Amino acid sequence: MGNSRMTAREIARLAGVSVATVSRVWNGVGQVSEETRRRVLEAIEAHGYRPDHLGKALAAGRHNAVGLVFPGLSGPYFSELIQGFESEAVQSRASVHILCTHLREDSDDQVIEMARRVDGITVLGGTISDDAVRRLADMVPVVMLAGSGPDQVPAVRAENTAAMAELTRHLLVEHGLRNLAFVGNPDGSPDVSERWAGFRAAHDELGLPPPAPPIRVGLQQPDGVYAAERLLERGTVPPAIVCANDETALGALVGVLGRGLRVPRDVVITGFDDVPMSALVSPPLTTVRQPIRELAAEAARRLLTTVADPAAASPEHTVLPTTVVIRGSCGCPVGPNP
Amino acid sequence: MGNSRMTAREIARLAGVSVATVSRVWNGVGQVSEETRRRVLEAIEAHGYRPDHLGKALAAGRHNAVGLVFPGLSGPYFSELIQGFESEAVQSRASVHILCTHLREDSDDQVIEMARRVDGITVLGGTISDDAVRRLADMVPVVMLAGSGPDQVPAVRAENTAAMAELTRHLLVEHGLRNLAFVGNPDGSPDVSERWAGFRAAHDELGLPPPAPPIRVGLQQPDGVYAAERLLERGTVPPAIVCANDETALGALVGVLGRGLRVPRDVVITGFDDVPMSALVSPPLTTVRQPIRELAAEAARRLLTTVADPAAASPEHTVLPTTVVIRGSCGCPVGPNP
DNA sequence: TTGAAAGCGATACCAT
DNA sequence: ATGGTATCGCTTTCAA
Repeated sequence: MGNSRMTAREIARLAGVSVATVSRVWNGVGQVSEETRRRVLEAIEAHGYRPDHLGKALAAGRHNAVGLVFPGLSGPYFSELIQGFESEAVQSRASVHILCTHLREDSDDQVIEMARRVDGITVLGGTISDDAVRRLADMVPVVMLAGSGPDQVPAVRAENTAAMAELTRHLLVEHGLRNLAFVGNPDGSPDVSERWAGFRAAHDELGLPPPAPPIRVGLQQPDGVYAAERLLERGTVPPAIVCANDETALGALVGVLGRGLRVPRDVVITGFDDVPMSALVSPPLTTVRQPIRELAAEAARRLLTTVADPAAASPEHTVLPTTVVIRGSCGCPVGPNP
Repeated sequence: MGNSRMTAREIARLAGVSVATVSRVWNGVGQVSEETRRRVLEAIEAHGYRPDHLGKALAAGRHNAVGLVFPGLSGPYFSELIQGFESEAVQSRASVHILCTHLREDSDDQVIEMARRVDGITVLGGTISDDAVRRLADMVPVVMLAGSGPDQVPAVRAENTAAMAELTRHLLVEHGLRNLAFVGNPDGSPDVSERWAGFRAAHDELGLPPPAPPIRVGLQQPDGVYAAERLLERGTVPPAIVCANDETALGALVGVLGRGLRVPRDVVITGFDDVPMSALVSPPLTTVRQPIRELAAEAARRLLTTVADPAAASPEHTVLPTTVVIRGSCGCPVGPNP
């Protein structure tokens, strides 16, 4: 089989034309006689020629690749994010580079390094310093995802604060609960920070005393189990555990049920994200739905648009809407709500 | 700030030397006088020059990048896999391209396309056809991960069959259980196929009639919930549900507990993988531990080794050991085992 | 020790 | 309509 070792020069030789003509035929630009085009296409076909990316990139000054930078991976949330980003990029025939900075100190350098191999980068909020983002944005278009960077950098994120405030009000007003516990580290990511803000705001608006400090844990299921244990060890079971995301909520649910408590009777639990599992547990999880995949896809689209036409760049923040999803874990009767 | 627009030619001009010397200084090869080296390094430092990857790659015929191809993402398993692969690659200063073929028909072409942008590719078992793997291996070094491809292609995988047979024997012999249900689609991935084989082998060895056909579902938590529902709908609750992986086992656990059944008293559940969550649920999950992250890291290492020295290539299969982890969900008393 | 120059693979401008 | 050639940024002989 004729494979990738073919070059434009080789094809040109075989078809008895110049490399310029091969390029013209392949790219469908310029004037080429029908007869010549046919000969060239035949040679291309016969040897499975495809132009090399490096030569193309070097000549065009474009890589046709985009990068995605995130802190570390964990479960369904990141899965969705990556898939949303990747599938949008692939549709634009751009290849996807990933960089997972988790637990590496030299990540700022590595991100800069990545900027030299791609046409644009999407950075997950809270992954690298604002300063690094600025340096990055100096080199290539940057779009922040699920969080925001320095002022001039465009961002795509979900509405966190109002939704979390609404959910919190639901617990405080509808269910008359007090002394709610918040699980999540506001300093860990912009998302959690905003959700914590919404949680506090709801207390504020209602003239209630500020809530207890958050249980600062990570965002994975085991973190939720751990948080539940810490809360239960205190002797007094909090009436409600408001978790920063669904995964910790699911972990907390497991932890609480494992201790023999009933949900929502003994303790109410809520999440954020609405991952598939949340509708399936018993009781089903009251949470906030955010369009994770669409969020990443939108970030990819904005990035690719800017890459294709730098003039189209705008520091605008795209904020996708979220909706509170009431299910059983908050104490509401489980309705027909899917 | 002097940023990336600097080229070797520019630095050469500034330092009053030739580009060849700049290249020599940067790469630390050849003979350069101390005085000249100093001048060049100064210019490099002053303008933050870093050689461009494209030029380098074009000249060297190497991309310094590797690719990872997988079917779709789901939860902790893929997270670990990607992180293991990525962190090993980054250590070798190779950038990582990803391609997620899930639900796309033209994935074979896209994989071939990727082969033109990287020095080597790791493909997850069951992602693309053996034929596509062969074509791929014709272009760049390929290492299969968690599964195997055509004969000549190296692979890194975990021991599945014997471990699943051992676990199954444990249920059949130690606990005297019969009519075990298997959850997972053997045609979906090599891993599941091998685990199903081990499951059947255990029945065979003990002279028992072959088990019922598997409940063919995917590998994510919701699939496990669904499988449990299907099993429970049949009226007779199976004494044990042997799941192809931990995520479906966790889903099944949730589904079963949600129906008011007790585990392991009413039904036994086992998994495979030993993801972090499995030790935390109640009852803790009896499962098989496989070194997911290490598996991917090893695949990356073998790939990078082959890329660095094609002569080092060997079709050998690296099979990492697995261990049965007995916890509470099989009916054993929960011991000091973490 | 250093520089000039020939590639690497493709594109695009300028002639013809 | 087609070919020759400079160019992209770097590495690597080959001379000097």
